[in-house]
Amino acid sequence: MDKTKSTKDLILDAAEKLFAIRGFYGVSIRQITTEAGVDPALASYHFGKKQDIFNAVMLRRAEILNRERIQMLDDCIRRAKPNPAPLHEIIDAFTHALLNRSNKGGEGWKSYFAIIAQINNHPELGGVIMTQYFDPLAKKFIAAIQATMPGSQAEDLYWCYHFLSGALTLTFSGTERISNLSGGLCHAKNLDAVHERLVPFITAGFEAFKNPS
Amino acid sequence: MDKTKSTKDLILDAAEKLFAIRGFYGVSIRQITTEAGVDPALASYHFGKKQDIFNAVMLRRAEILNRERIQMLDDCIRRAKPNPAPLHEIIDAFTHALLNRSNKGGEGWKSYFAIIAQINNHPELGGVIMTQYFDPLAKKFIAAIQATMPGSQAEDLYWCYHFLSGALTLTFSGTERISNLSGGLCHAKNLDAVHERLVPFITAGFEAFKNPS
DNA sequence: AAATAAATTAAACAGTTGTTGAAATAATTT
DNA sequence: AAATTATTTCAACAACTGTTTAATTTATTT
Repeated sequence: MDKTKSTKDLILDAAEKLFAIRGFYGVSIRQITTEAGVDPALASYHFGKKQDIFNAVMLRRAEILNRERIQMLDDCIRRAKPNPAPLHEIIDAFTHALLNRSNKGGEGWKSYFAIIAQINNHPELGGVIMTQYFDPLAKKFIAAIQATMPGSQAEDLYWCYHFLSGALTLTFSGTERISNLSGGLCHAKNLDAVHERLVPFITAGFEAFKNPS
Repeated sequence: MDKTKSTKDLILDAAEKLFAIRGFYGVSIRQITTEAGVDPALASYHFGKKQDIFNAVMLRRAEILNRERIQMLDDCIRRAKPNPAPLHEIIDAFTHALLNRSNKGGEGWKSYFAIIAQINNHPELGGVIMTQYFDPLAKKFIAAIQATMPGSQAEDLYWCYHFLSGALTLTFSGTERISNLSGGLCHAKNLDAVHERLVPFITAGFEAFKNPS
């Protein structure tokens, strides 16, 4: 087994770590290559422009994530057949892989999610990058929710998804604001505690738009 | 009435607009002063360092906002006396001023909220800047919620507040992702539509943690 | 109107930015 | 072993970074 990392991965790891803290414009190519222990020219040799490094960082983990999440969704749909999958299981399938990777996947994953949180809340990039990497998956989840809440209006459910997305990304942004605010009662790093509460919170939110007709 | 803006405000307006789009590091002082139609040296003459410009941008509107929101909270508490204020009114008091200003307050307010959304989801700044400007107010709201949900556990309520914060900031980040995702059914700019749904969604989320004891 | 203070301007500082080119080394193929 | 391709290094490019200085103009006070 080869544990030595390729130059490409060294650069991506360093870029990921630094982008998470200071954003795209807050990090220079020299800072990235210094962190990676590599010559600055290698960044453009392997990736091209700075923006291409960023795109490569995004893509690397998105594929893994989407595969896992679709798998979990399919599983819970299959288990429930011929009934529609229970709402709380759909929400769990949507969030579980994210929080689990962020929690136990190592520093790289943590950085990656911090970047996602920033992108998701960015006025320009949010509508482009998130759409590009995560919309196909989001559509599958919303379809599953519609199947289990057949009377509800599509517009309501899209907004509910929006709230879910916001609550989720703030959660793995990694800010410790919740720690300060709660006087140490809650810790942002404790993602098990979040997940325990996020799923019932979001489920109840969706159910407020259940249509009895 | 004097409609000519001071140099300070010209700089703050330009900085606000640019920071919203490209973040702190993505904007140079020369870009700000060019946008403001003003000499670059005036930025440091009036504000000092670049970071001080950013802080001034943050502070300018936070004060207005906090005054309005506390006023709304106090009103709904007074109306309900001697009972505790209804949960959905507390949530509305928390969100109304934000969405209303973002909706009808002009471009400056929109930019301001886009910055807030980014800061709130930033791993380092979120725990510092948001705490500094908005935690005193957040504590008042959580106290009001505790009063109306006396049996609930504090830890649960802090997490619920966290989810509210995430859903809310994504909403006024201004990303058009929801438009793409819904195939034009929803529009991020339509903040009235959001508010109509945000309050019942969040209220139901909180109520999932109501303790019947 | 003279004196003082505040605001604005233009020029310059040393350091950093993303990116490229040519030369040198390493790995792979013939 | 020779030839070819892939990778790495070092140096350099013009453009831009935040900030400061001193000179000049405008506004306020005496």
